[in-house]
Amino acid sequence: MHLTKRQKEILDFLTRYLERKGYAPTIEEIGEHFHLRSLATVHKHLTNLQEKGIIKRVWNRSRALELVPTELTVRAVELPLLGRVAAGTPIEAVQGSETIFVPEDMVGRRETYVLQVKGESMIDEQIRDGDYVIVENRKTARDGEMVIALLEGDNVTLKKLYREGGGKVRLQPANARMKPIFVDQDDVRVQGVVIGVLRKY
Amino acid sequence: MHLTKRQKEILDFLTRYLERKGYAPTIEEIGEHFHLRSLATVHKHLTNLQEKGIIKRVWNRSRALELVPTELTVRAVELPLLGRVAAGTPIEAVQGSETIFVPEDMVGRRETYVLQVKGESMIDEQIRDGDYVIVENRKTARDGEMVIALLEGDNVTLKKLYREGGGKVRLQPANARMKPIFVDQDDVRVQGVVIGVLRKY
DNA sequence: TGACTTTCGCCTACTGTTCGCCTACCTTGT
DNA sequence: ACAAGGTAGGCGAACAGTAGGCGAAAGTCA
Repeated sequence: MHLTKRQKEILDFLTRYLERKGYAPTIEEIGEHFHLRSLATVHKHLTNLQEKGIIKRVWNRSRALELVPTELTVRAVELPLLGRVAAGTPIEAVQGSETIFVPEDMVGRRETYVLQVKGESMIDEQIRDGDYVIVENRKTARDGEMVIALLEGDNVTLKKLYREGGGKVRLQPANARMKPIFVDQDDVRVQGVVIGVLRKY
Repeated sequence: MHLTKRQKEILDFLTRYLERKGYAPTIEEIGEHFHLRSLATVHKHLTNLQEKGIIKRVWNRSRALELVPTELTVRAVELPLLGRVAAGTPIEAVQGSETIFVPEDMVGRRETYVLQVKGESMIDEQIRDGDYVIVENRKTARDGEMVIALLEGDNVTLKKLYREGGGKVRLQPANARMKPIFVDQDDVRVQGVVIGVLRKY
């Protein structure tokens, strides 16, 4: 993008100004900041930046200047935050339609959604209370995968799934203080498989 | 969205009013707040804001004014994966220029990058080997924040930082089997602060 | 009817645009 | 090595359009 030194300085100033104030500076304010005595100079700089595609302007409008998002924006996908899940209690629906943004490359090809984890049931898998798990809507899981499992009734839980002999499966919480559940293969339905975790501090 | 100074002020007022009261102010109330003696002035401002797509109005209806929700198209940002970090060893540079996509709302205003965690040193904070930490480039940290700390030499580590008395700081690994390091405030430089975690299965 | 919103005309201060002219530096062909 | 041309950076002044403001009157809605 070969900016010149001066152009970079001006761009930095614009960025800071916009962040702090929420609106763009006037030509004069820019000139003042750089001790330029002619507005024409500033105007030329802005024109150059615009030609390089760094900023956008509307003709002859006051403070009509905005930064073109420079980041290489490969889309993030907006996934629905369907609810909160714990071990042993039904999914608690989230009011309204909250969403969470997830980097595109963390999402599989299938339908995907997000659940917020409640409680410490997956603590030994380094998933803590409040973390977001990214869930791919799948009906089958491989041995050892972390799944959203639906037991009889409304009993929905987040567990690791292991196949035992004789058509049995073991639903294993990742918390030493919690016991695994053994059930018939036919009594459990896999709702989805966890493919990622997201935490915000 | 190129607002002018005045327009931003008015928009801020509208936002606050709506939040606090749950309904929009009248033209006169807005004018009063800004000590404007003519309703026409306020009206013109609102018209300008409407033309810029910031607010929506219903014609000739009392207090019929609402804010247009800001763009829902939050993008993902591509952040550089600078290297791998463990407890006690220098950051291991990643060959080439790998990048990681991170939801935009997880990124602060400052320069931000990503490091992959090596080892179990933060296991008690539910950060495991292979996780990606999102790091904001900051030179100062608050008590208890997780930081990338540079000790003398090339010793770069990921630790939680606590201030002790007498200009000392404690660098605390989140692993019961590892011991904290006590050093002079002057012997440690904060390189960045962890603001998020990402895991891919 | 009362509480609001719209509209009209008019004004000023602020801001953006343009033109001509100048210097310094970098690149390129000779 | 040198001259030529192009571009970045800069100056100042004339000009033009927008934003922001006033007051009064007319129009709407519940």
